[in-house]
Amino acid sequence: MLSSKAKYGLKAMIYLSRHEGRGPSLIADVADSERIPKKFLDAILLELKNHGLLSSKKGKGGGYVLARPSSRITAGEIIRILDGPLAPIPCVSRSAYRRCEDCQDEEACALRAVMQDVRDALAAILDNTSLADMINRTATSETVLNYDI
Amino acid sequence: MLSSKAKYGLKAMIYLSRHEGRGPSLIADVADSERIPKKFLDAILLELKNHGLLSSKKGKGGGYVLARPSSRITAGEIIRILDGPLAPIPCVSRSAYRRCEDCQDEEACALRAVMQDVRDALAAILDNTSLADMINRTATSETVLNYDI
DNA sequence: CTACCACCCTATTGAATGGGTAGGGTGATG
DNA sequence: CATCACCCTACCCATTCAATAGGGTGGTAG
Repeated sequence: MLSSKAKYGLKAMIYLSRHEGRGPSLIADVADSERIPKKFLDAILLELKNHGLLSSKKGKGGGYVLARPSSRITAGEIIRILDGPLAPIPCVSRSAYRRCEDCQDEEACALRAVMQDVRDALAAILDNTSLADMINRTATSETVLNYDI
Repeated sequence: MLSSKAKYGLKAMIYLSRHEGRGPSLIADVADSERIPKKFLDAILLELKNHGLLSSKKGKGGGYVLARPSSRITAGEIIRILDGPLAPIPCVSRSAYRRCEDCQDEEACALRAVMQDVRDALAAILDNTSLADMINRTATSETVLNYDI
């Protein structure tokens, strides 16, 4: 299950992608627009900045901007920063591998094999979906709707 | 992330699959063999029984047995019982749909589309992997190992 | 140069969840 | 009727989650 933190983080990053090239956005604007508690969002954006996904500018006229083009920031990155590894159990995680205490033989573990598949499927989706992709997908469906009307 | 509860539950169910047709197994045996805290496993198996995946017999010679053939119990079922819905956010859950409070328009939600994909991928794997499948997979890889040696 | 603005940081809080334990009840064998 | 093994209720502790408080810091503008 995705935490509220990660959900808010993703929504904020999508917001910032939609404002790409239009200068910095205020935390307050993002919070209002996406209905996120402001102080909470404050902490989330700071964390994303400290991991290099955002740049910020202080003072009047300041705010947050994407540190890279929206096509080069993936959902997977954001989720890993805010919620930790994608893998359902640590013994199949690439980014944070840890052996199972209670497991005798990893190779023979029937559970591990399935969880391996789950991890791979998650990574295949989330690491290959950029912010730009997410926006385009819904933009397209909106266009389709417009044509229909 | 899979909880310990679900992990233990899956391991216990795998154990019971391996003992299919050999009469009931004791909680204590499963707990020892899989290194699961006994009282905790006690509660887990009870829950799985109450959801119809296990049958039990009291008294001497009693214990737990699968309520259905291992080929007809899936990992997805077990995880849903012990950890709740597979979906990363409630607004894409089939079994426990709930609308996002902070979401204006579900159809236009860029996040929802990705999470939909994630949910589908998870379900595709977990609802199509039975206990029997899990056992066979590792049994095969063991055989391959034996041939190599 | 000073007022203001908006990000930055630390600490706290309250509720929920996760993981597990205690202790006895119940009903079937034998 | 004793024993065995599941059944049930209640409780506990630590951690995480979600959010808030309150002030610090550094730019900008006039």
